[in-house]
Amino acid sequence: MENYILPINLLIADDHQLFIDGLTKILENEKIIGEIFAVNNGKEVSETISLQSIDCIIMDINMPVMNGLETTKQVKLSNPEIKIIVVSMQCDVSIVSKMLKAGADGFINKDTGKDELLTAINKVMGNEKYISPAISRNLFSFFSEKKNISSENEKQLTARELEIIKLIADGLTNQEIAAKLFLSTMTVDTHRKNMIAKLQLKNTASLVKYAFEHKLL
Amino acid sequence: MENYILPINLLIADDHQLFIDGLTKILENEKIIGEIFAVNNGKEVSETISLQSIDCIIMDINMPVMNGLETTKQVKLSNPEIKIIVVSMQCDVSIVSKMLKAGADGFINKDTGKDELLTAINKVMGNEKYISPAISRNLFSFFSEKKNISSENEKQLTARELEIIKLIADGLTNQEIAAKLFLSTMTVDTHRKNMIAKLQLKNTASLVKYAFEHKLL
DNA sequence: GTCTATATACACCAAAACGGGTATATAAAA
DNA sequence: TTTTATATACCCGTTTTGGTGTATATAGAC
Repeated sequence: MENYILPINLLIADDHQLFIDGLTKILENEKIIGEIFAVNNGKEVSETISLQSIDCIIMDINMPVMNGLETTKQVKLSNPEIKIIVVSMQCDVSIVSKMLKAGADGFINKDTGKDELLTAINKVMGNEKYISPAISRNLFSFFSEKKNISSENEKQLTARELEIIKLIADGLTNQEIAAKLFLSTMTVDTHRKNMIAKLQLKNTASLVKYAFEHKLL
Repeated sequence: MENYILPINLLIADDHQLFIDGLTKILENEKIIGEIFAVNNGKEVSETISLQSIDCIIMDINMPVMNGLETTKQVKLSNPEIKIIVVSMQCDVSIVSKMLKAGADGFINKDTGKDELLTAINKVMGNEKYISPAISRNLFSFFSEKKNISSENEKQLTARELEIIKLIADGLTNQEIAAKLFLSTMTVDTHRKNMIAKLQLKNTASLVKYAFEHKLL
């Protein structure tokens, strides 16, 4: 069954020390687990994998310095053989799909227990993907709902538009934004109108609300 | 030193099973710790403390069914002798102060490690309060900043104003809101202007942002 | 009984946003 | 090479908003 080399050297990347301590305690007596390393942010992940022989990373999404998404992308670029299991509290479908696109091999919820974690480690080390049943249920209902196709081809704003919506939310007028970005007032106004149009909103107020709901700020 | 009865019976309330498993592993071999119980939401806390002899609760803030704040209030009302240590990721000063007002005895960050957790347990069982140094630093800088006095006497919006800001965020104009609430357009406009003035904002866009940041929507 | 907060309504003028266009340059994609 | 996406800029007329006030009725607090 297990065609991978034992024991597995683990790296835990999480900014919550208590979580690391707990996870280490849970896993340290498991036969299949070898050494366990731990870091508190994404930047330290790169450093650790260049120094140690890591087989699998247990990764949190929300970390300071460099978040789980960026870190996953980088690791998979430099060391695609290293398996990555994402452990998260947020299980919005959009996050899950982003992480999987970035190259994650597994995705489990912090709600799940020890046994599922070990299952996940086994699966990904055997080159399979593993997603918590709770999450895959969500994924299923997500893809079966026609409405949410719109969140898939997520009408996204361009870099310039993002820059401008942030300033709008801060209460700046077109004029003030134009001055700040060395643009014509009319250009800023055009960007604003384009955003309102493409997102099918009514006015600036609802645009700010949209930005918040989609975490663009 | 320890004038409380040993061992200490603990109850862990957290919706993340992995966190519970980890914490249990960390604490189960500590001499001062007796039995360790665990529940996944606030409602189960009340049930457990009525059935078991619990000395100290380690409580998460974000839980389904009943959150940590409500649960803390209820426990302190029915069983004030039970010590409560809040373990949270969010350490906004406003949350910390709310929890302390609700009767929490300790407040530590999930960033902190095992040793600090044990220190906290010892302190609260000795009838002292314990707050993570990292958090108390925040508290200090918070109270030393004059500006933030405003968040204390939190300029709050009236019921009517809240009703109106919600509709504004939905993209309705003064006219539309007036029609909806059977008011004069001018009244709605006055409310909007009052909000912008009392919160020291610039315009409607920044008002919507404010509403989001203060979870008014 | 006075003070204060709240909800309501109005006036006037200036500034900003909105709706619905057009248009050009550039770079990337098909 | 043609199409598409993006960033830029402009026009015009209408609607909304912002700034600065005033004013009345009502309910609680002091």
